[in-house]
Amino acid sequence: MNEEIQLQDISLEKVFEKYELKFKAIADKKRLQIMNILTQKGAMCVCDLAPMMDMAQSKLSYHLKILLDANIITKETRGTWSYYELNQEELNHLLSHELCCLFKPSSS
Amino acid sequence: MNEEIQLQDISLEKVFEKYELKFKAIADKKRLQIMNILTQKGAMCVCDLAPMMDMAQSKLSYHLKILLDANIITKETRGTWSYYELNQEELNHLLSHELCCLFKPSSS
DNA sequence: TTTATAAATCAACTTTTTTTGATTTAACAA
DNA sequence: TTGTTAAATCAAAAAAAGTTGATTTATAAA
Repeated sequence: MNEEIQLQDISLEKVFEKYELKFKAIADKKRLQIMNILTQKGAMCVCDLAPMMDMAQSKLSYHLKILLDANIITKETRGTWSYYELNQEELNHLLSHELCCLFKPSSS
Repeated sequence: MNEEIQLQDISLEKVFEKYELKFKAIADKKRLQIMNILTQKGAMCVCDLAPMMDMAQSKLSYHLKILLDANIITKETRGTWSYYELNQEELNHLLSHELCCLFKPSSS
């Protein structure tokens, strides 16, 4: 096995790890529900999302962090509030056009 | 809350569960690697895939079952051998066009 | 200051997923 | 039959992910 092929394998490995992270983030029905709500409502803060999800704040923060770390959503803090929003561009790179209406804003 | 909205919520819940299953199946770097190999090689039996993946047979069967249960791959048994192949149609419904070359056969 | 609210983080616990090695099932050939 | 190979399944152990309630951090208002 020559160096070129080894380098290819190493970068492919990293590609797999990258998509593992992203697919893991969206591979949860609670997080898919969060994405669905953000699709409809746009940016939302944790305090407004928590009652809609019927979920404790710490638990919601946990799930939002996973989506944030995978770059599926973005965060903007204003004062005491943190507003989370879908990352449309990322989702377009990841999901089929058919999943658009479910998990991606209709404008995209 | 009227019945119509409740019914919508129930079916949405089922949609989320459906995609949870599918995304969980592809949310693993080993399984992504299997998909990548099947992308390049077409149908393969477990005995040929095992050495390529450097993975024990029982472990490989476990991962193949998860992909099969999510309808990401299909199985065709001929004699003692089982041949696994990517389910192109399913992947087209799921993944973006950009992930084509990585995890979907080039013909699609 | 003090108080209140929003959100992140933490540690302990629970649940789910993955790994491992052995066993079983099934098809085929000698 | 008997032996061989392919692949699925099983139970136990290990690892990873998710939940819970409490605490901490940070901003803003009284």
